[in-house]
Amino acid sequence: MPEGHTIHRLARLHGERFAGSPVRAWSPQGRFAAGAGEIDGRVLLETAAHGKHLFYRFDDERLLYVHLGLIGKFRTFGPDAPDPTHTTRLALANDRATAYLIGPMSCRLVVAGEADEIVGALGPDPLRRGRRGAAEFAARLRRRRLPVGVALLDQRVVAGIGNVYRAEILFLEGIHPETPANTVDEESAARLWETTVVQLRLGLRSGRIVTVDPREVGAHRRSQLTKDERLYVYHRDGLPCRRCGTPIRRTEMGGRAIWWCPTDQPR
DNA sequence: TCTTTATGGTGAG
DNA sequence: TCACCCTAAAGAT
Repeated sequence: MPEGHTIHRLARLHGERFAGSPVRAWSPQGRFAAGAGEIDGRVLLETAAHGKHLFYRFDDERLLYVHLGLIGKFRTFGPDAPDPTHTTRLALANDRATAYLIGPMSCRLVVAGEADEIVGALGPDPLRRGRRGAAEFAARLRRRRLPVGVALLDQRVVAGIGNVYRAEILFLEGIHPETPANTVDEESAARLWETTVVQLRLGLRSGRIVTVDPREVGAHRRSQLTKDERLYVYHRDGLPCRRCGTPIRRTEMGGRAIWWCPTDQPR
């Protein structure tokens, strides 16, 4: 279930568990047998996340590049891992940990130049340090004439937002998803960026997307919220807005569903 | 035991 | 804009 926070979390976790010593690698499914064979036994130097893209640098020319896509998953275990399923594209293991990669959109070895190209095509990543992030985001957003709801999913505008965060962040900022991106003023764009940074950081820390302020549902901590209380609009069509009670609306935007509150996010 | 859906992205027309 | 890729879990029958 991957938006940017999930990928950064994996980079951190796999860096902690695997970096600094040789890693066993194989492909139970077979589809990545050759690539896994090249990695097998090498020392992992470091991991890195850029938006939804994940890189593993070994003591080698080539990097392992993984993109989970919509349905991809990485399952990470301690020393007592179960056997991999036959759908496991790549298994990584050392004495302390095991990770199984299932259903990724991309899993391949790339040379440094290709990795640079992939990263270079991305907009600023709210989970990376960078003083330029806010200004860069505002410039890229305001250059587009598309609806802001479409622009936020474009990884060249901002890297790491997915379908849940785009809907939730627009709600938090009170912006209607159909608002043309080039009509979002500098100040709104700055707030949009700041909210994105805050929300993705929360997601990175907890491992799940919880945008609701716990006080709004009578709780004290985000971790206490039930599954139904974590989001303001995503997947809530027809249900009353948590703030104003207006039924949440749903539409298709660029082939994907988006939800919003017609009262709190006026046109 | 089916069918549908999902936090993503690409390539063809 | 659409078909398609990848997999598992939830929902419908």
